Amino acid sequence: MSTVTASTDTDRQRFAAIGRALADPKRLCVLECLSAGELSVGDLSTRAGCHVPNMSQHLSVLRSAGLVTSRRVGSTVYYSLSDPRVLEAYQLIQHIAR
Amino acid sequence: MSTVTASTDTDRQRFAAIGRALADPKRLCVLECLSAGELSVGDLSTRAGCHVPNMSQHLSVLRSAGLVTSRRVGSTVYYSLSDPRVLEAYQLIQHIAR
DNA sequence: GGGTGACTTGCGCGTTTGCGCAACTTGTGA
DNA sequence: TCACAAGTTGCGCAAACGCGCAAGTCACCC
Repeated sequence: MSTVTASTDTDRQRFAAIGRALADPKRLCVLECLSAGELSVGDLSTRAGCHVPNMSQHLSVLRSAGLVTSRRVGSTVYYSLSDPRVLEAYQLIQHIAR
Repeated sequence: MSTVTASTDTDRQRFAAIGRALADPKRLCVLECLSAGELSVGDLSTRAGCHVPNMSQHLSVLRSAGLVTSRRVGSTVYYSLSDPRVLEAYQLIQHIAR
């Protein structure tokens, strides 16, 4: 049995921000799409089936949680996963959900 | 790089429910407390620093997400983690948050 | 400079969430 | 049976969220 290091409340608030980033189906769709490599905002919005401004807001949530990073090439912005452990966490959640 | 199996939107909705359960500092505090073993609602509420009805609602969220299970002994209800992978996921989130 | 494409940001709206509080259910013991 | 302790549930409210839409920023090309 693994015990978890006790955290301060401010720490848990940061952890909870990551939880909130994982709390929306469209944002999880983004993580799945980015598992194959970086994509532009327009690509992600079509794959998730939502409008570009909406996707931009979702990406803002993911970025401020530190799950994705952005890279600008000309006028298009490419997003990618910032850490392979993000996928590990998502896969764990998938298994827990059975 | 590990790819993630594409999910249906209903699947992602179930996964997002787990994300929402992990999206609150008090609920993360509950997971930390339960990592050492089962605890009653009253114990959890004092450790998390909130009132009993509030804790009961948080536990309801965790239970409907499948992260904890309850066991009743007399009039007190003991909660425990339903799956060790819940702690793994939480630890991954902690590491991602650095 | 003007126009266009790719994002981002601000606003308003309806829904959801977290909370305190009161009321209700259930088990225990005198 | 009565009182009390332990949880749960319902209600109302303030805050946060997801969304569509319009407007703004920035890079590129004629």
